[in-house]
Amino acid sequence: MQEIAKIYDPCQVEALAERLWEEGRYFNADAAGKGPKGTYTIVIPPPNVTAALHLGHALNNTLQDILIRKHRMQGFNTLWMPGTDHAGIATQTVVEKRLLAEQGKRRTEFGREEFIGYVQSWKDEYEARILGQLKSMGCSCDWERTRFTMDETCAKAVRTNFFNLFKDGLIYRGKRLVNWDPATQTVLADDEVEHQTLQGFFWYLKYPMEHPVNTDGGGIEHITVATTRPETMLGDTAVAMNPNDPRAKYLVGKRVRLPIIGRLIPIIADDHVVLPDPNSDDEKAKFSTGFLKVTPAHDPNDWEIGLRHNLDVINVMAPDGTISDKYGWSDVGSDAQFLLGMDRFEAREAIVQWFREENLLEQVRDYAHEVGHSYRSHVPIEPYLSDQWYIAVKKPIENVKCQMSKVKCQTETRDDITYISGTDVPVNSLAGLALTPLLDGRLKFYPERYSKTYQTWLENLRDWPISRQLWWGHQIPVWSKPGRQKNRCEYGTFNTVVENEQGPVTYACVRAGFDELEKAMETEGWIRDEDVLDTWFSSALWPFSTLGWPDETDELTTFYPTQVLCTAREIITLWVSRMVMMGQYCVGDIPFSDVYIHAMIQDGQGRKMSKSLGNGIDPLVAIDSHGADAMRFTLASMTTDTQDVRMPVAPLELPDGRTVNTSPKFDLGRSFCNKLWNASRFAMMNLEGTDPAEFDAANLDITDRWILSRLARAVKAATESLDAYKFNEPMNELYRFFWNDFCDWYLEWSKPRMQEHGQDARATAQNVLAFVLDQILRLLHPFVPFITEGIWQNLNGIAPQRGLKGIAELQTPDALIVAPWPQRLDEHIDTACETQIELIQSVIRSIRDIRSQYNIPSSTPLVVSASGSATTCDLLTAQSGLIRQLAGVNTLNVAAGLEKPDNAAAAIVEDVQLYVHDAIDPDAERKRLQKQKEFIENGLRPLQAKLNNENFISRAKPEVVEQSRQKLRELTDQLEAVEKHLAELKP
RNA sequence: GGGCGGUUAGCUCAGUUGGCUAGAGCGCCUGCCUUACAAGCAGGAUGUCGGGGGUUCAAGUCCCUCACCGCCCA
Repeated sequence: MQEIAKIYDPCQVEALAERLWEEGRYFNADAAGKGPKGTYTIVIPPPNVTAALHLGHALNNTLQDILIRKHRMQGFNTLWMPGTDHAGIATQTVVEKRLLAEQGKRRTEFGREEFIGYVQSWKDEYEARILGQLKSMGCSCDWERTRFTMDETCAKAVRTNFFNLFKDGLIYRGKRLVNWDPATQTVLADDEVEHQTLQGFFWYLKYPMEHPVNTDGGGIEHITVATTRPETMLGDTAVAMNPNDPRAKYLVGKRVRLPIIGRLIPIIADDHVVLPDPNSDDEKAKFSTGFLKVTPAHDPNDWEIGLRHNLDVINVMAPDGTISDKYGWSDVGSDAQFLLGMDRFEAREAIVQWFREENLLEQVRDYAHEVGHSYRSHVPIEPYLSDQWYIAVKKPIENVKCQMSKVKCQTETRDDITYISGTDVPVNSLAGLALTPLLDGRLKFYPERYSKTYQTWLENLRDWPISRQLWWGHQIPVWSKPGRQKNRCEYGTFNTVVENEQGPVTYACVRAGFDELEKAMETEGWIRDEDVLDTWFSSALWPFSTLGWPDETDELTTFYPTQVLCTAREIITLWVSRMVMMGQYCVGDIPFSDVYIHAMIQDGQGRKMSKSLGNGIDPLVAIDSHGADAMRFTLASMTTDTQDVRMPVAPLELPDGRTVNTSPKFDLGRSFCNKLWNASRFAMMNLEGTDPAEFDAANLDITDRWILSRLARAVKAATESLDAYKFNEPMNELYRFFWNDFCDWYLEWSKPRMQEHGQDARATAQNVLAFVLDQILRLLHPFVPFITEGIWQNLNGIAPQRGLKGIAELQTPDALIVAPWPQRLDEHIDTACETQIELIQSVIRSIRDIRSQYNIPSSTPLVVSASGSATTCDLLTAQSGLIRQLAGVNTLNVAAGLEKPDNAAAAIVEDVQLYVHDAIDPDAERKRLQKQKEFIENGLRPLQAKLNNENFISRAKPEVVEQSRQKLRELTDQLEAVEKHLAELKP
């Protein structure tokens, strides 16, 4: 047998296993058929190509790999579909930053093609890094099928889906107030806006009345509006007040003259306006003057008011957030000229200053308020009027592909439309298609509580703006031409006509694969929309675009729907809901039945890991410092159902002097791997010549039966926990079983048996040892794939046959990755045997304790006497070898009713009186016995109280009462014995 | 403002339907290089289960309430 290293070297083993798996093509799924056990598919949440993977990705992908490897071992035709996401705005932003830093040039200084070229090379670089990271972590993805959200296959799916939606009337062009990011100059969906509390001001601006108004209380020359964004006053087209405001009867219908501009705007009545109340708890009422300036082009609420009162809409800003008269503002006038070209925040200052100088600034009050920020550029978003493409999410769809008959949730019908009960979501709308599977139980979240996030989101969903003013992404496949145009190609295009101020415009959506037609149309004056689609539009198709949809590929037939999606909670709404929506709409079925939401990794202080805080951990650093298996082990053992896990971060100095982050938490995994390595090494040193033919179940000794019983429990627990998406439970169970049962006890007890050459004992021990080690490797493989595969390879060389005749037949293939998952051994769970071993272990521990307390060197053999009940004595006599071996005892006398010898230390273990001879230290003895007495008394007190309580006797379950009585008897006996020993010690 | 988590040993966390004296790993103390493993072995110490109230024979566990930390949504 070749020498195996004493310390586990992850680097070497990882390389070996990686090569073995690649050569065996074990990660490759077979699209030809489902296979006898069926398929098991996971699509990876495609990492953004913006940056390398962080520890959150490591967790996410470790968990997926655990599920995948287990199912592969269970015999499923298993596919883990890998790939990356182009991440439109995010990637474009990082590339813009890089170009600005490296070349000092902005995006607009390049041509679109040239800029896309730079993004493309960024993508190539990061895609390679990301895939490399995944491979280093041991992810068993089907690399030959790797996809990218903008590759040809995915692009075809995007085009097809867009065309279908367009044709079904679910995509429309709308002028709306959108969340505008002036920095990246694109629209953002509601969920791309982050709300932050900012300390700002309420400015109180006085607007002069066109004509002073007389009221009962006197004349009104000004009204005062309060605003947090004074710059928007340039676009005011009304002042609103609550109709119940006592001043309303004098003022509504009158006009004010907008300062700086001179525009005359009406005072209108609208319920939206909050009545002022300085004593109110409601912030709005507290700060309100009762007058609300209305700027329909720059505020969503004002937009609604504008619609109700048919107000003018005046947009005073350019897309970059500067004040401009080129986007719908015509009455600038000479006084406002100085503001043109100013940034919105500069203009704010300038306008406040102007009001101050004109004595029209009534007051300024501090005000903390929520301001939406771009999740990418982090600048405050600007509500901005623009033309965008939308997906109608609550519009009933005529011919939905998925079977509505499957829908089992409660519905109600109003005006011929069937809604999900209690909502305004039609069952056959896109939102309905996503919501019904949750309500009727076909879609499940783990942990369950996240289904609420999903449900609430869909119930309150608004139409989805899908156009983005970016260059990096899927360009919208719509061409437009003024006038009412004929459909250019019956099959390839679909037209809609939109009427606007300049007359009708025809929008034609072109189906995928009609490149010639596109060119022909362009020569005829059709112009393609410059915008691209929201990244999530392509991500929404990911579970089936990767499988070749819309083509009816073998992959699609075989692997769709997938089984589980494993992701983080922040994209339940952004991504999960849209995949379900589109899976139903495009393919006719939900894309996965289970959604597993894992925790977010925070640093040791509970902060999100981030670049700016510098508290992130690079998975590759963890792999370098501790090994991939150690990282995986630690991550999996930390994975509970909680929302967050904390990972203390510690700096590590590299040989080259750089300081990088790692975490001492990975030590846990590293120690475990090292222990596994060494236990296996020891086992294999003793397995040479293992012959399954020599095994006879009749020869099993108590330790064999015990370890098989414990193994049976471990198999059961690991299998059941994993099926329920529990990850820390099987980790803890396997850790405990392997370390505390197998290493601490079974391996130790096996040592002398291994020395008995030519005996049954050796053959039995070898076979059981080989079998249990084999099973441990299989159970641990999904969690720590490299090291287990490495050991497996060695084990196959030493003991290739590892079944136990009459107990378990085993297939032992060339690679562990495809070895069958352990079959259940429930019938070998032997509680009686476990109880016996527990007693033996307790006896051993007690003797060791005495040895330790009395400072008896481990090299000194002990003489021990033990007495107890007849059954106990029989057991101790029969198994005295086990005790002698691990307690360092050379003579063990067992007999009922033995008296304590002189100079002996006494201990009580259950019903056993234990005497360690010639342990002379009365002080230590008294201390120990006194302590044990207290321990027993502490246990006795609540028991006596309970059993003296009438209510407990009569109301608690009888078995609980009986248990307590039993315990009381035991403790009473023990107390009596301890007191006796103490009394004898007195002189 | 609405919703969801969390608060258990010095640290990071388990703790199933309420039921034996609340556990693990790390760290700490003592003794060991015992021929697989010092990334190890043996033994040990460590808790007002965030505060308060309630339900119950019995509460870390169920209910109410307060406090603090965090996340999501508006």
